Amino acid sequence: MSKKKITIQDIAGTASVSKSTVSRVLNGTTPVAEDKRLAVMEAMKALDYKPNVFARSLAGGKTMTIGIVTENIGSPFYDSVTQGVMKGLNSTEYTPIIADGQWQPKLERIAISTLVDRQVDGLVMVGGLLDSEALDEFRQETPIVIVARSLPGWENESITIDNLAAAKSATNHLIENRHREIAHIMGDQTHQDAKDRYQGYKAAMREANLPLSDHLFVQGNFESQSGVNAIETLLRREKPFTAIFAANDQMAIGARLALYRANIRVPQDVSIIGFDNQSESAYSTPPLTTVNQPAADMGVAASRMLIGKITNKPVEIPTFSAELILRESVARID
Amino acid sequence: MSKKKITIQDIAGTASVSKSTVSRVLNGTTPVAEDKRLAVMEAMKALDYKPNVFARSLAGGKTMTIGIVTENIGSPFYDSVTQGVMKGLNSTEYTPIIADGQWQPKLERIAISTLVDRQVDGLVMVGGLLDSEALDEFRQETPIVIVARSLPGWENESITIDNLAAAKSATNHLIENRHREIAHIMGDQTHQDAKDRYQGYKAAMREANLPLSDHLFVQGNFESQSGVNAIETLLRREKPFTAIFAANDQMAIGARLALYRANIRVPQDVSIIGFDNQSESAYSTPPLTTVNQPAADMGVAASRMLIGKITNKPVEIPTFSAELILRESVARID
DNA sequence: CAGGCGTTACGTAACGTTTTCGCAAGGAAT
DNA sequence: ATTCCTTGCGAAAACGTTACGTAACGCCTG
Repeated sequence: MSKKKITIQDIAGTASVSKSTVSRVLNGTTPVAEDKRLAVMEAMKALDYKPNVFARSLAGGKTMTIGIVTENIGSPFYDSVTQGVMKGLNSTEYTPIIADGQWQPKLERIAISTLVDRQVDGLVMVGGLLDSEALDEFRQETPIVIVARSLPGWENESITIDNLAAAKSATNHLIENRHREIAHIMGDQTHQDAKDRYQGYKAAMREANLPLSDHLFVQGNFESQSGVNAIETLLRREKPFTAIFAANDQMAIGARLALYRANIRVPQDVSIIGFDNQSESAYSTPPLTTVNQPAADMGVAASRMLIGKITNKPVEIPTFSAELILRESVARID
Repeated sequence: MSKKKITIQDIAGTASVSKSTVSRVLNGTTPVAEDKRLAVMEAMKALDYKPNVFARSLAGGKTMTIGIVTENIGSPFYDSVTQGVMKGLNSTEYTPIIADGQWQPKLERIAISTLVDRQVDGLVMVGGLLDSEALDEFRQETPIVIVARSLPGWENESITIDNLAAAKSATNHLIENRHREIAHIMGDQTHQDAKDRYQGYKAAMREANLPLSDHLFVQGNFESQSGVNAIETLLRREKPFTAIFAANDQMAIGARLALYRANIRVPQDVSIIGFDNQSESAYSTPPLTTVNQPAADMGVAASRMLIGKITNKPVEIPTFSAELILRESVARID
């Protein structure tokens, strides 16, 4: 459609003012006489003027872009968080640019560098592995907010839930249903979340005076297959268990499949509870009882928090809490 | 760390050459004497020089960014495709910037505009709804490639599989297992893919001389819940069916849940076949027989194709074909 | 030996903004 | 009436690159 790129100069011409004035009405930095302002506005509309993002960034220093660092292993939970971040940015002037860390510290570092080189105005980390010092280094260049990961020293720039408490209440739900031999499929222990959930599980067991036997723990890695393997391990141990608390839904669903293959009914023989409430869990057979993390909302909050930091405006951030979603994978023992 | 931004000028200084020469070794546009080239390289290393992306874009016209238009309804299949596109970009100099159309033509248009205003060097549409003419308009501004959607007139700039053939072979698999009353849960008919899969189903039935009764079709919308509803509808009709071909895995899984609730066994009483092979499907109970679309690979191919168009270099693009993944949700009738 | 032609390097003009500076014009204060 | 602030606006200088035109040099050609 538009033959030539039309610039601020062109509209300055047709509105017969100077470039500077046009820039001023554009940014509202200095008051401009009403008639000129209108003339400018009109010219902009008439010529369908679109400011050149790059010239603007070069001259002004702000790029109106936000970097998002993801860990693209295709985990539904983190995907939801990422989408939340983008959704939060949608109503703003900022555009997201994404780089992927793939849960590898080295790549994560490169991802952040790429983004910083692109002079993003801010950075949101969706999960991540880099330690506090590594991030501090980048923090000097640009504001950073972390979501879906708890990192000591970053309490004021991160959005998380209390994983320990949530895991505890999930375990308690099992205990209230009279389960005593409750197995736990642990997540990758390099993630703080996994550790917290494990601690929450132990706390609940301890408070209920239930034994914390070694044969009830199985190491998983947050992926479905590790849930399958976990059940196979558990079965091989030949120690009784009536319930399973998995550190995320993917492993819970893997576990459910392994039980199906072993001809063990859920929930009649064994109950399962997951974590994350990823959307597929509502449609498993039976629908999975799980702990809901408001993933998308957390993402939105993260973007708001970041923009607050960039613009130096205070933003009130809600505290997020996990919530037990009761479905059909837990049965009461009698 | 770095106090000041160091520019091409600085390194020109320490290498005692002119800015232009530095730019030349940077871009390799014109040969440069070996000694100077080395001096420049050394200076760049020493000062840890990072070119300013924005100045570069302003002066040179190319922004080294690729726009990705997604339809963020959180569908695992499209998510995989998007991740594939980003993965393909990973090994290049290009950085992805994302905007979301949310399966709404109006928003999709805005998304594309945002990206075009940001002067992306090219655009990848992951799915999408806008018609050919609307896209043609944008195509004048920037190269566009479409992935996971077949659009007439765009055969040379899109990556898809033959949905009709794939659906036909899925249906045939059911027929070969002696099913005769095969129901079809249709996808949203505004998507060409859904239409093609429907046609493929019909073709298979016709060729096998099986009746195409109205009571075997149910309209869905690609989401899990519509799979649940579809089964309820089917059951209410009280006409026999022994197998279901769902237009995607999400609906297949919804259907499986509804059957579970109705105490109908899968696959003993009713067989199910899905479409997409989203990762969760391997862990459903029973694991779902489905049609695999190489989503991530298609995404990678799309990014390659786009970069080929941008740089005017021919790229050979593999043709992608669907493949039936045999798992445990289909039983033979005897 | 002059003229022509590559090759290699440099200076400088864009690129489209924002921002600093300074200068008028006008009103208030002395 | 003179001086002194405002207020509104234009000119011009950044911002960090790339690209274009051109000059210097050495070498080949006639």
